[in-house]
Amino acid sequence: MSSVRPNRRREPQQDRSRRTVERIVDAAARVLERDGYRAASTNRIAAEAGVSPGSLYQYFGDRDALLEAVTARFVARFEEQLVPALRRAVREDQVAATTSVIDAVLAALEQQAPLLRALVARIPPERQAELTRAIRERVTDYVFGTLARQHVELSPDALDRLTWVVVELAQSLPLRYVVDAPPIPREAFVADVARLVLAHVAGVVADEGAIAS
Amino acid sequence: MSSVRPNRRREPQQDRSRRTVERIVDAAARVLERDGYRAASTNRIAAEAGVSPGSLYQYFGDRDALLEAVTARFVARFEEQLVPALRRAVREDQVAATTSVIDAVLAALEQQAPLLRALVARIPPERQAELTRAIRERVTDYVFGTLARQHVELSPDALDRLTWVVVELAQSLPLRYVVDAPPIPREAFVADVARLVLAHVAGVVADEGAIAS
Amino acid sequence: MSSVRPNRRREPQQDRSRRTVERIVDAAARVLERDGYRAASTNRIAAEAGVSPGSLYQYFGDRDALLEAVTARFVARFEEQLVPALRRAVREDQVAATTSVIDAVLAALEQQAPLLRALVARIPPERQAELTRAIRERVTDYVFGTLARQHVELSPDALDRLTWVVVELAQSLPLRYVVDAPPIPREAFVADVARLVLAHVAGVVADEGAIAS
Amino acid sequence: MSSVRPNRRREPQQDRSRRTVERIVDAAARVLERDGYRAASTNRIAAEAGVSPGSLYQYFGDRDALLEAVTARFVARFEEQLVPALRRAVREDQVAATTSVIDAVLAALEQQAPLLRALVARIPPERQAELTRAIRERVTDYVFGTLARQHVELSPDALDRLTWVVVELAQSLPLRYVVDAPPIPREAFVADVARLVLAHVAGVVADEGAIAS
DNA sequence: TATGAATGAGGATTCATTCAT
DNA sequence: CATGAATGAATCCTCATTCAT
Repeated sequence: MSSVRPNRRREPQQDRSRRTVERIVDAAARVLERDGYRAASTNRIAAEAGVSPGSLYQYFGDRDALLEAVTARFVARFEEQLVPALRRAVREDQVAATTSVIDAVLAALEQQAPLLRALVARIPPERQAELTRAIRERVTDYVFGTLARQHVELSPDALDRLTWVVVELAQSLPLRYVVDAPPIPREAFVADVARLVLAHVAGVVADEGAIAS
Repeated sequence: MSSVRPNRRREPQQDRSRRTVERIVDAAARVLERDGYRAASTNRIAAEAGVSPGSLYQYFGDRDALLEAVTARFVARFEEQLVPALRRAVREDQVAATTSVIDAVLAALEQQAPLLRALVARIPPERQAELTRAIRERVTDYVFGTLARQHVELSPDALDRLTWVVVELAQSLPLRYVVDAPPIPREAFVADVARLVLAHVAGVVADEGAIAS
Repeated sequence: MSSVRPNRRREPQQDRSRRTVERIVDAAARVLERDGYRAASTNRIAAEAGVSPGSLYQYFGDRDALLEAVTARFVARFEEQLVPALRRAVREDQVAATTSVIDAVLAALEQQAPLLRALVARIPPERQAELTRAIRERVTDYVFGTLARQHVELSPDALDRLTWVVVELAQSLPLRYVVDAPPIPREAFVADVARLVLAHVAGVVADEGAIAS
Repeated sequence: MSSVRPNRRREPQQDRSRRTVERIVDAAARVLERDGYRAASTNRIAAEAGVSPGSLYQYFGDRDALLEAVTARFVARFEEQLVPALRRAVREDQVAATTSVIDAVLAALEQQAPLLRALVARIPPERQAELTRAIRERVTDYVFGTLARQHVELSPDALDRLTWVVVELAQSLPLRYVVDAPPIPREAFVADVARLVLAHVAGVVADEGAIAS
């Protein structure tokens, strides 16, 4: 939260300025979606937002800070939608919960699909790391917690490994599904990934049991 | 080869030319690895290659064509290493073959890890699509062929779906493994992914069987 | 006083206004001393003064007017300190008076040395001319008056010439002494300059006498 | 000579480029003389030189490097003219030599008077220090050498002090004379300064003698 | 009056690309 | 073919100034 270079020069104090910030971030997202990263110059974004280039720098230290703000908003909205689903899933059985979570991740990505495509497909992924990190942390916490609770018999190492793979499955596959849009029905896809996860967890648990005994 | 914008103005016909092209692509790869995408300007690459900026345009229509050449060489080297492994795998049983293929993909990525990181982590992924496409095609062909042979009972749709998931598994996970370097032993990782694939194939086949009957 | 571009939009009539003007000029001087000419933007000065950029333009027509005000205050303070010394010097003999004046000029410069350095070393000297002019006029009046009284035999031309040189001596050398801080003891420096002046006056008077006879 | 930031990006290798560099520095000097420091933007100078802004940066790392080059050329030309005069002066007697040197300094300044005025009157004197330093060093060497030879009886401290004052006299006064153009005949001015110097040297020598005995 | 958000022309600088030699 | 000087549009960013509230 407190980076070295503040990504905002000044906190907006009036209503007007809060609206301006909103307009700028909106415009940046729009330009990214429509024209791509290279074309998303500060002047272009300012024009799209209907503000002067100077205004942009009133609120964002530099171009990167602005693009970070777009990513941050994407992540915020993603979490806004995902977290309640994770909470609901806690009360379900393992199979249902797994399916729910996969579905929720997919849905949360789909909700912002155009921007996601722009971010994944166009932004040089120095930025992308940040894009994924926040999401990954959220999912990792959940998955780790769940697995730890359900499989107390697993060694810490095995648990970490299992978590990593499960998170990648629950994240990389939905992300590629949304970005690449393969000709696979949504339901089938969710079921496939859920099965994948469950089968893998079962397999690892079985192996560890075998080793332990 | 004959796209709208010609990649190359003329094919190198003399040895000297071919060597010059090689030096330029080498230089580009080196600069990308060392200094990143933003710093990889044509002038810098020309300097690194020890040629004049003018010369660069003798062989590459524009900057993108050059960077495509870097990607192309990455893919070529990847295939050079992967294809023999795929051929060898054909003669192994299902479990061994799966493990071999995963291992081969991983090894082929690791061989060019620094450049891969540069390409994945720094290139605006308009290019990345191409980077992945060629690899994916190669692996898809193999996986599809293998699955089709071994599971003639599967419907074309199921086969496509299965192929897509398996390819993603065999590709996304190793790629993330190489790029993110999680604290998981290589052997364990390969075994995990292989298990994942096998379990999933078995699951889908079983389901389809159930449906079919 | 009534230049083409009015220095101030309105004369401060209330106490509060006068205090605000004071704070702004203080802030400008502080920023100049601390951060230099380039950094002394109107916004920065306004922030330092704790007023809004808009307020600044209530009192100063433009940036230059503000910087002129800083210079003017420097000169005013310089004079405040110099004039009493000049008055006192009138009652001393020639040698003592010369030394006193040199010493007074030096002291008056030293009192505001940091700001002086900022003004001399940082302000684009369109402004510098003004900085020097006021001081020079004051000293010139005094020197001219003194010399005219003591050497009625000098021709007007000789008097002008002598005055110019003496003023330069009494001003350029102390200024360079304060700005460059050479490794010369203050006392010695004052004595040197005084001797310089006296010797020169004596020399010119002697020459003129020779010519006249 | 070898500063941290190279003031030239690349040394010109062809005749054409040497001419371009020349044109750029010429243009910069012209713009400085005509329009002042503030107006001397890189784009303006490039336009005046009839080259593209890019060309300017082929030879000068940044704006300051270019302005330094202007100053450097001023100093070089100044020295070109001054050094022979200093050499000639060595063979003259003390009075003639002093007059010659003052005259030479003045002449060397006058030769580039418009640019000098621009540099002194317009450039923020961070740069000015450099302008003066080179000249001062040259003159200091000469003066120190001469005084040391002629007055072996002086203590090192006295010699340093004397040198500083004499150099300031031989430099500050001519500089102000050229910049301010006071209504004093050139001959008279040179004679005055020479007298000033000689009288001061004699005075200090006498004093030191008195102290020593 | 005071505020602070907004302005926008202008600045320094870069870099893909061209072209005379 | 190769060179490297030259190009110039475009980029990010600043800051003196204005103006609605």
